[in-house]
Amino acid sequence: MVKPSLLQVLKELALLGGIENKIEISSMELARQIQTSQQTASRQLLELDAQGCIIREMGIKKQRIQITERGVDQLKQEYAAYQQIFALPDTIHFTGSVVSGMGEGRYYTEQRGYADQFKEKLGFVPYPGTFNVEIEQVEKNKLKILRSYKGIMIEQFTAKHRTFGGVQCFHAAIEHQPVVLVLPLRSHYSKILEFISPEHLRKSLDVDDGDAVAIVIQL
Amino acid sequence: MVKPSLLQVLKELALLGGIENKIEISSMELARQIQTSQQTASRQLLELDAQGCIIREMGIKKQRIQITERGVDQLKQEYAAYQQIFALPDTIHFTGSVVSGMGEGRYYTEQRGYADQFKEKLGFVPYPGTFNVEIEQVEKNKLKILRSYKGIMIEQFTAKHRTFGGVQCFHAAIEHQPVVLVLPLRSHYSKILEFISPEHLRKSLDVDDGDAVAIVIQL
DNA sequence: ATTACTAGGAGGCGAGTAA
DNA sequence: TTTACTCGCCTCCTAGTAA
Repeated sequence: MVKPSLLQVLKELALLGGIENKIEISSMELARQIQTSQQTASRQLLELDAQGCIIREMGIKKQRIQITERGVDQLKQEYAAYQQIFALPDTIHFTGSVVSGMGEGRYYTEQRGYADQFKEKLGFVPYPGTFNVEIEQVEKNKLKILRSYKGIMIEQFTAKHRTFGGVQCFHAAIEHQPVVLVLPLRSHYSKILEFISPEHLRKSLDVDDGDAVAIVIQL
Repeated sequence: MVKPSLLQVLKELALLGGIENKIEISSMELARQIQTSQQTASRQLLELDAQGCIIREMGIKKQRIQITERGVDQLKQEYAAYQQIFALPDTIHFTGSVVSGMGEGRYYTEQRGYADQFKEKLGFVPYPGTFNVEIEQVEKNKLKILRSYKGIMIEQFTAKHRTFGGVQCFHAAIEHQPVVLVLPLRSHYSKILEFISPEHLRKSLDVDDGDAVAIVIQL
């Protein structure tokens, strides 16, 4: 990973057209652009060169610099991060590890009140039980964003003298396999994400407790 | 201006949803995200706070962080730079200072062969002479990009036993006043940009030699 | 648990200068 | 003119630890 200050230099070179063309720029000129000394500019060019982010043709008067594919990749990665921030994304990504629930998932998914709505609004009756993934503490912040979206609403209902709460659902993918995220409207602030699917996910994903999985939520 | 490493931290907070929400994150968790020590994470949060880029609610257990408007502005600025790089822009920006030509501009603009084509392809006959702006050495790199676009082509012609070369034209603006950039196909690599306009630009812009002007070229 | 201070050390910076 | 080395300085980092 290239360090932030070098990325700034690379960005400056890209703004001057260094992705498409070889650009002519002396270390002194570059120093002015990035508000530093000629020595630092020179050293940073050497570092970028050493890391394979740029190639240089050293002329007798001026050097000609072009950004390499690797350099462009670094910039694209940064651009992608900013797109996630500002280009209101249609997906939210999590990573987490598979955990076992305590069997309550099965109790809930088998309630007719839920199962009938799943069939109607999602198009399938879930395999009994939920597939549980524990996320990092920091990623709980993203859950707040998720809750601000409507998703697919499963209404609350009453059965056996108790009330079963409403549920927010989102189409999602775990390791590219389509699933549905189930977010109870109550019991906020859990670190466990619960998923349902027509299939037995533990088997079809071939995972076990502790395995890391990549999750993409569709908004 | 906030330093690059702090911007990285701000970006990370934004990715966790810190623009919309107050996010809960300990300095230790942040340290893991940005691959540094708890102490550095803590210090960087203090710096971002001091610079007014974030506000913090210090709880007894965890702090709650939200990015301020100023913080968002910093990120947007960075995003804009990357858009310039990757989202193939429809404008190119220059800054330069007004200079006097040596009167040759007048000789050329008054040639019928040029004037007729200007009238036909640009819709006006230029005020005699060209308005000249000298750009920085580094910005000459952007000229290469410009030359790769077609622009509006003024064809070469022969008169008085000599050939007058073809010219590439671009709609542009100097300090928001519409003008046309004239780029001779020969005589590359000049630091002087020549502009024409139906008006007397020196007068209507109220500028003199040495004055700095901002230029936007329309591609 | 937290956050954040202090102290000491690593590394980045620019002045001077060689090639 | 260039680029880029050495060297001294100073910032920034992390470990230890207080609150």
